[in-house]
Amino acid sequence: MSGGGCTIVWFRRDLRVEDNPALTAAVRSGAVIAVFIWAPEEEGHYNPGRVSRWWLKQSLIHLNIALKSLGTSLVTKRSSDSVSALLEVIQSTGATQLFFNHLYDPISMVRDHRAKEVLTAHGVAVRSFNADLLYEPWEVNDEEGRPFTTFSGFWDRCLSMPYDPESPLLPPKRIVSGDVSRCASDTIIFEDELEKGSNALLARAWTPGWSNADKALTTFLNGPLIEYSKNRRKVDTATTSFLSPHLHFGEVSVRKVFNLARIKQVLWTNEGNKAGEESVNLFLKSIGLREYSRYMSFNHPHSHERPLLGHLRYFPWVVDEGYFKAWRQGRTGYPLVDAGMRELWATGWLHDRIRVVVSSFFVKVLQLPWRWGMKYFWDTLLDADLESDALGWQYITGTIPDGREFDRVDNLQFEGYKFDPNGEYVRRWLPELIRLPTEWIHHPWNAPESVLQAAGIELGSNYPLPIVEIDAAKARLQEALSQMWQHEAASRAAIENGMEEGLGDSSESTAPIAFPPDTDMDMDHEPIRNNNYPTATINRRYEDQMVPSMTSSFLRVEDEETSTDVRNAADGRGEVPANVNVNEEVRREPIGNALAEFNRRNSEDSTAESSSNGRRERDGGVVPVWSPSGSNYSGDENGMGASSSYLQRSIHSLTSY
DNA sequence: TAGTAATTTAT
DNA sequence: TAAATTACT
Repeated sequence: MSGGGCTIVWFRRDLRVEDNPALTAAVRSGAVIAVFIWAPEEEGHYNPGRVSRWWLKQSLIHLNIALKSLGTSLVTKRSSDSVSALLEVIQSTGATQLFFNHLYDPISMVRDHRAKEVLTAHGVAVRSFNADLLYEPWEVNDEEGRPFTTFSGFWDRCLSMPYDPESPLLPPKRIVSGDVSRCASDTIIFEDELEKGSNALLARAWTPGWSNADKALTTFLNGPLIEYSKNRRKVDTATTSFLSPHLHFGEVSVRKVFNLARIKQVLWTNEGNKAGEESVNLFLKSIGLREYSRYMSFNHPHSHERPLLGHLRYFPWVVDEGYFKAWRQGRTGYPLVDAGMRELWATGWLHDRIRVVVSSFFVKVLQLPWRWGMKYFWDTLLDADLESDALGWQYITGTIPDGREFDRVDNLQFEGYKFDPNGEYVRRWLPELIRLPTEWIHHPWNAPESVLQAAGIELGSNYPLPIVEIDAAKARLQEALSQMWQHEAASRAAIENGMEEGLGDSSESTAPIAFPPDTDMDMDHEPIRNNNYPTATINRRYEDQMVPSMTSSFLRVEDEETSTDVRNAADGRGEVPANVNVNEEVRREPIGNALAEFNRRNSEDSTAESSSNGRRERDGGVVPVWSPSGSNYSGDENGMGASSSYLQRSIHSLTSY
C-alpha cells in the first residue's frame, strides 16, 4: 500500500494534542489522519455508561476544535470492530502507518495487539506509545525484577526510579493533514433523547474537553492543592482536583499534572511550608493509585471481574435485588450512604471518602457482590474507569494484599461526624432530613420522637429505618465467614481426596457472580441468572473478545491457584514483547528518515538491537499484550509445586512493606 | 523531657 | 486492628 504515505493517529482515551506522543510522532513523520472509532460493542459489559458517553461526546468536539486549528480534523467512525474500521480508513486514505497510545484494560490489550498483528500483515507500520502513565507497567519492578504486589511498594519505587518520568511534549505547531476526501466520517450517536434529558443537569457542574481540563488543573494547583492535606477529607467542599474524568479521557496528561505539582512542591518546600509539601505528596499519591490501577490491570488482566486473592472464594454473598435497589436509590436509612448515592445519581461524581463509605457499606453491611456495585459505579460515574474502579472495589473488599480487612465494619455514625461534621452534606442531598438537628443527623434512628416530629420526619415513612442494623450485619458477617471456612475446608478435603473441584458451587466465587439484572440506567438489561452462570457465560463473552485458546481448563486451574497468591499470575500477565527497549526515541529522529526507520524496525520484530546508551525508551513498538493462552501458567502437573514456592515468595514480599 | 494516653488513619 | 501521630501530664 503506498500513495499517501500518511499516518493514522488512532485516538482513544488520549483526547488531547499536548503531550500526545502518538500524535507528535505522526506529525514528525509527515501527513496525519486523526481517527476516532466508536465501537462500544467491543467492550462487552463495560461499554461506556450514560454519563461517560455524555462526557466523551463533548470531549471529542473539543479535540476536533484543537485539531482543526492545527490543520486537520477528526475522522469519526462507527463500527462494531475497531480493527476493521482501521482497515477501511487505511484503504480509503492510503495511509501507511498507524500510531496510537497504550491502554491497559484487558479488552484494549487484546484488541490493540490484534490491531497490530492484522495491520502489520497488511503492510502497515504500527507503533504505539505511552501517553497514560508516568512509567510503563513493565518498567516498575522490585529488586528481583518482579512486579510489586502492594501499592506502597509500587509507589515508593515509582518515586525513586533512576530516571524521571518524561517531561510533557508541547502540542504540535501545525499538522499536515492527510487526504480524507474519500474517507467519510460517520455520525456517532452518543445519547438518546431520554438520556439527553437525564444528562441535562451534568452540564451545570462539568465542562469536558482538554482546555477545560487544563483550566481545572490550573485552578487546583493555584488553589486547593496547598491545603490538600488539611482539606482533602472535607466531603462537602471543592477541595479536590476534580481531574478524574479529564484524566480518564486523557484530556490532560498525567505527566503534566505530575510535573506541575512537583514544581509547586519544590516552591513550598523552599518556603518551609510543610503542609504544602505534604499536600503535594498526598495528591501525587492519588495520582499514584491511578498508575497502580493500570499496573494491576496489566499484571492481572482479570482483576476487573475476579478477586486477586481467593480467600473469599466461598463467601456467601447476599444476592438481594431489594438491597441493591435501596442502595442505588439512597434509601438505606444511613444518611451518609444515602446522601452519597443521591449525589452520585444527580452529579455523576463522589468524593473519594464517600466512595469508600458507600462501597464498604455495600460489601460489608449489605454483603452484596462487589461486582454489582462496581457495575453501578461504571454506569453512573463520570470518571468511570475500569482499572481504577476494579482497584477500588478490590481494595474495599479486601481481595488485594493491601486491601481493607474484610471483617472490619465501619461505624457510619462516626464516619458521618468525621466527614460531614455539621450535616451539611447530608442535608444537601437528603431534603427530607433538612430540619433534623446536627446532633441526630447521622443517626436519626436514635432521635427522640419529639425531635423527629419537629423535623417533619417519620422514620419508615418519609425516610427509611436502617435497612440492616449494624449489629445484625456484623453477626451475619461472622456467620457468613464461618460458613465460608467450612465450605473451604470441605472443598480442600475433596481435592485432597483426589476429586475434581466441583464446578457446581465453587465457580461462583472465583468467577464473577452474574451482573445485576437492571441498574436503572436504561442500558444494561442482562437477564437474571443463577449463581452458576458466571464462568461459562462471562468468560465465553471474553473468549469472543480475546483469543479462542482460552479454555475451561485454563480457568479451572486458575480457580485453585490465583486464590491464595497474587504473584502466581495464573491469570496471565500482560506481556511485553521482546523488543521492549529496542526503539530509539522518536522525537530525536530526523523527520525525513522516520518513515523508513519505522518500516525497517517493524520488519525486524524481535531482533533486540541493544540500547547501548542505556537510555530508557518512551516510545516504541511495544503494545501491552494480553493473550490468556500466552500466560506463564505452566500446566496442571506441576501446579502445586510451583505454587508453593510462589506462595513463599509472596509471603516474604508481602511482609516487607 | 520523657512517658503515656488519646486520636487518627489506613490503597 | 495496628501503627503512627498528637495531646497531655
